[in-house]
Amino acid sequence: MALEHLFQGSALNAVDAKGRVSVPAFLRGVIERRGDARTIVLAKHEAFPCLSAYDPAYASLKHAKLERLLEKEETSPDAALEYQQRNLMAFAATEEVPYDSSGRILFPPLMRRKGQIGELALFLGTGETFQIWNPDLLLKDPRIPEDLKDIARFRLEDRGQS
Amino acid sequence: MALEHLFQGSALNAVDAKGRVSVPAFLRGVIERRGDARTIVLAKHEAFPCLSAYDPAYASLKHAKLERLLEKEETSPDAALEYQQRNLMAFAATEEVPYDSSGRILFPPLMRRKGQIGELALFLGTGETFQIWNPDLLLKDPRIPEDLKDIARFRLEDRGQS
DNA sequence: CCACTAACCATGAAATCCCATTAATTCCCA
DNA sequence: TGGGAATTAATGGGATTTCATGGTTAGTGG
Repeated sequence: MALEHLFQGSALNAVDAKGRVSVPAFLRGVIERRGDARTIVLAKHEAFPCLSAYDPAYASLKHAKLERLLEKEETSPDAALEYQQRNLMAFAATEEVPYDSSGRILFPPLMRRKGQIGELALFLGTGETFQIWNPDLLLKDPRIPEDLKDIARFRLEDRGQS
Repeated sequence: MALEHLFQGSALNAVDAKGRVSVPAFLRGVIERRGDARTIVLAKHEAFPCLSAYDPAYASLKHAKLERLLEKEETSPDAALEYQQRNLMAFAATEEVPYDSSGRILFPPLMRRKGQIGELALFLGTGETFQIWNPDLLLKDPRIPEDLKDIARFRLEDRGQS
């Protein structure tokens, strides 16, 4: 799976009182070049206290991969259960949300809580997918490289001045 | 089989005194994009104590798949029997119910009992199909990943507050 | 007639759309 | 190349629509 268009860059956007956030235009561009959806899929990140996000085309791709895996391994009861579990996590534990003509999504309360997102959402491109962070949590996490934290700090300052 | 439109997300809806339930709008959207039916097919899930559900178009697809499998595996008596069994399960042991203009189905009593659905129905998208659970049974099942149980708990809380 | 169900209204909450504002970028042409 | 002029982005607020859900009524078939 070599994706043509990759997510990159960072942005810090506000979550308003209604729970709306603008998805940065440069990420929307990638989504719309990968497929023709105006939609993002949200999931809890497996390792970090943030959200993982991608476009529906990428979700389908991932699904097809799982299917092929099942057909190969086949018929062991263990494998069947594991397949069920993975499927549940990949689809039931995610939410698909469309963005409107101005590029905003309504942050689903469930995901907002899972990602501990407050009034600010930090978007980070990571190639195949992108992440959405509560910037304070990113700054606190010891696993995050200092250079990346610098970027987060810069985004925060930048916003503070206005 | 690479389906274009996949079921994903979760919702917890009430079953009223008459046995009516709203099928979540985001699942209905997938059904209507896959075909033009306003109908769902219900079956007992093979592994979990819940119901499996999908659209009529997917039922046809599954049938075609079984047919092809039979033709491939030759006419060994075992294979033929297994085909008969699967075919029975796929069609005789299912119920097809239409949803009305407001998106509600009347829950068939047989399926309601098979899935042990009470006053609350938890809908879980799983890609090609979706599941309908009694939320309490999901929370009890040791095979369900903890992260998914968290989601079920969130949905329950969310409803409790109102 | 009676149980049951399809077909309608009704409603409050929530989501979506639409218009307006501001800031930042890009364009363009003198 | 310097500055407007035009476009794109992000965001706010209000109006509109959708959604889930409850209730009522009218068929319909046993």
